[in-house]
Amino acid sequence: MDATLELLKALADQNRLAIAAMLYREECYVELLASRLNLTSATTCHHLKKMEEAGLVTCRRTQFYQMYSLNRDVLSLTLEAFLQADPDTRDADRKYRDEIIGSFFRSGRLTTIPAQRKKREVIFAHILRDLKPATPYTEKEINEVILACHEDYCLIRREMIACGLLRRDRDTYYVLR
Amino acid sequence: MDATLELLKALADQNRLAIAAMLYREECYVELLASRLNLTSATTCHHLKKMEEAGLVTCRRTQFYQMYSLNRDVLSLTLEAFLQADPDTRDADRKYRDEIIGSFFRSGRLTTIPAQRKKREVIFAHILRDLKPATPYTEKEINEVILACHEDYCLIRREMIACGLLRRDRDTYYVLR
DNA sequence: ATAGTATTTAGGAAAATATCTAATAAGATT
DNA sequence: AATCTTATTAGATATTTTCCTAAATACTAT
Repeated sequence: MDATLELLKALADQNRLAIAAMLYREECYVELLASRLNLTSATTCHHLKKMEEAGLVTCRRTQFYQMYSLNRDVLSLTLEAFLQADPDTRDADRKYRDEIIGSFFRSGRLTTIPAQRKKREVIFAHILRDLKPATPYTEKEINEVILACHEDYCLIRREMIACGLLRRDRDTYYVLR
Repeated sequence: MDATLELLKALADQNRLAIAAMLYREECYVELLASRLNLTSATTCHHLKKMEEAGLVTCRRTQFYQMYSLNRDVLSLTLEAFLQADPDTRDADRKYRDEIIGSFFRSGRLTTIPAQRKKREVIFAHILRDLKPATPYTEKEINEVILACHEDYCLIRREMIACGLLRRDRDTYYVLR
C-alpha cells in the first residue's frame, strides 16, 4: 500500500487516534493503553502494529514492558504534504492496477473473476493488453487470448462486452480504448 | 463524530486521497472525477459528501456542473495539531459511551444486547448508573433496575457478573467501580 | 412544459476492518 | 530448567465501509 495512505489510515481510527494522543504525552506499554481504552491487549497490539508499520510509532523493550513511543518527526507533516506526495495521479493509478492484477493472477492464470466492476475492468483490460484498439479480430483470436489465462472464455468475452471493453459487429470484434 | 477523526477519515481512503490530489490542482465536477477513478458518479458523489461534511471540500454550481474544490485552509494543519486537538481522552471517552448508549436504547428500553464486550460493558454500566458502588443490594432490587429497560433480567444479571461489573455474595449483590 | 444532463439519495451486496477468545511466544526472575 | 509476566499471533465473529444499481431530484435549454 502507498505509504501516504498507510500513515493516514494509521491515524484515522478512534482508538488509534486516542493511542497517538496518549503517546504524544508519554511513552506507554501495551496493557496500560489497553486498560485506558477498555480494549483487550490483543486488540491494542493489533493497532500498535499497524501504527508501527506506517512509521508512526516505534517500540523498545524495558524489563517486562514493550514501551511504545511516537515518531516525532512525522508529526510536522501537513495535509498539503500528503497531497503533494501524490503528484502524478496516473502513477497512483498504475500502481493500483498492478496491485489488482497481482492479486487475481497466479503464474499467468486468472484465479477468480473479481466481483467489483472496477476490478473486473482492470483485469479485462490487462487480458486484452496486446490487442490494438479499433482493429478487427475474429472470435477465434479473441478466445485464444482469453484462454491463455482462463478456461471460461465465453463468460469472460460476454463480460468484456457488457462493460464496454469489447464490441461485437457480426463476426468481428473490436477492442475499445 | 469527532471533527478531527472525521477529517482524517475523509482523507484516509485510496479514492478520496486521489480526489483530493486532483482537486489540489484544479476544481472538478463529479463525472470527471468518476471517470478518472473508474467509479460510478453515485460512488464518487458519496465520497465527495463525506469530504464535504468533514470540511475538506466545498462545491458551487456552474451551469450543468457541480464544481468541487479543496478547502485550502485545512491543508496547513499538521499531524501534531490533530493530536493536540484531542487533549482530554476522558472527554472522547464520554462522547463514545454516549454514542453507544444512543444506538442501543430506544426510549429508555434496551433494544438488543451488544455482542462486543466493550459495548456490553458500557451498556451495563449505564443500566446500573444509579446504584452506589460497594453497597449491598438484594436480588430483587437489582432485578427491578434491569427490568426498567429489558425484560430478560436473568440473562443480563448473569452477564453483568461475568464481565465483573456486579459481584454476588450469597443473597447480596455489590456493584463494582 | 418537456426533454436532456448532472447529481444525489436509498437500499443492499461485497469487501475490509475491528474486536474478541484462546493459544503461543518472548523475555525476566527464581 | 521452571515459572512468571507481558506481548503477539491465529482464527472466528461483528461491525463498518465501500461500491453498485435503480430511482428520485435539480437544474438547463429547447
